[in-house]
Amino acid sequence: MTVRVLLADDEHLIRGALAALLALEDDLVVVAEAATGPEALAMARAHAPDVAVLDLQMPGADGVKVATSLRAELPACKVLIVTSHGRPGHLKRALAAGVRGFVPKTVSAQRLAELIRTVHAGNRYVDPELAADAISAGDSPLTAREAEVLEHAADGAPVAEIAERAALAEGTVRNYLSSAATKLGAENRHAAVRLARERGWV
Amino acid sequence: MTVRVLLADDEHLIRGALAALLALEDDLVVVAEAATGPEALAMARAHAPDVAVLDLQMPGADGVKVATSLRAELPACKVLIVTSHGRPGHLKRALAAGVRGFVPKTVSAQRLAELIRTVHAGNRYVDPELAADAISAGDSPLTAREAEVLEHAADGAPVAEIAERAALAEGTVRNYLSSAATKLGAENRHAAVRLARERGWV
DNA sequence: CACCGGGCATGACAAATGTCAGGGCCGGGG
DNA sequence: CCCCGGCCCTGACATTTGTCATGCCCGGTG
Repeated sequence: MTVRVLLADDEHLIRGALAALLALEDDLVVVAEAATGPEALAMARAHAPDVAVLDLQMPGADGVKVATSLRAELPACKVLIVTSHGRPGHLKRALAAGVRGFVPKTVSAQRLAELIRTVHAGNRYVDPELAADAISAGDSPLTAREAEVLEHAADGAPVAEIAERAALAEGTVRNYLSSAATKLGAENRHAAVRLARERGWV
Repeated sequence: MTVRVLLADDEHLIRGALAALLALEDDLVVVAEAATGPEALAMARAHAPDVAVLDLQMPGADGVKVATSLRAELPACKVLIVTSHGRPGHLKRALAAGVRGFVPKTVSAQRLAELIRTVHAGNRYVDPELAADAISAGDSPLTAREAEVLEHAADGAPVAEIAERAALAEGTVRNYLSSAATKLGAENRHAAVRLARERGWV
């Protein structure tokens, strides 16, 4: 009755250390490791693990995107996400993607092992503190277009460029940017981008 | 002839895993752990380790600041910095602070153990890739005022506010912002802030 | 000394950005 | 059915931001 685990994290140091620690548990076995989103997906297809432990931020595709694909291809594989910087919005999106567990990297390895068993048993677990943050932060007040335009504005692009990419008039883009900034209580669109990112709304 | 090591990283999961792996090495012993900059300093004072392994980004004070203090108080303690996201400027500042080693978290635990011995022996080591980045990125082309103004602009503040904080006319502020953006090859000041941050120049 | 060259600083002008008033569309109540 | 509210979209106008020409001061060079 061993649990087959896939480990995905771009930091080799951490991934290796984690693998070693989990190997100490009698009932857990790490069957595959990955350093990027696509790699994690490929490994999952090849090894069909019982539980996938994914880092939230990886090159290629983030943990939530991988979880979404996994949900479709390997419904039996439970997903547990670990993250360094807990953004409220990410938690919400992760749960929507069918993730079974969501914890910060501040937990101990012992606790992580327990949680792997927990999600494997079919239960859910989210870190209480992150959950509290997510609830107090509430839902994103942004409409679909506002969020879309904000995303395009993320790297400091001029309005003309955003307008072209979104196929909108410049005036319209300015409007969405402005209303988004107002809703977030930001002085201008750049501060708005920062805030939205922090809350995980983009 | 055992090496006494201090481990500082805000992520408990990683710190614990690392401690466990390093404990497997006969000649290494972890004498203290810390989760924040100030804590690392206190631990170092209390235990006088041979080598301090510091994460670059920690709450309170970053690895470079801790290294600077350590240099003054415990000159015998060698510092090895590990980081997730290697910014060229940080490497430069770290070396200026007397750090003996600088590596990304993508190295293996085995390699890390070797490096701890390397710096303990009095040698230096910096990751070749990070070194190449630092060299190709070169020195900051920004003048003192340009960097100062860029820093104030970091959180998307309007020019008027920056001008007040820097005690400059608005026109002057715009000028520094503009010349900084030009030097960095950025479209506008916000993109410039991002680039400068990436390179560790602010 | 006289003459650069570079950093620091400023105000005026042009260009980008933010704000406003308003119109079309759609779904839910009264 | 008709109205209301929310979302989507637009152009015109005011404000903010970016660019330019200009001047001062200082340290190094011929």
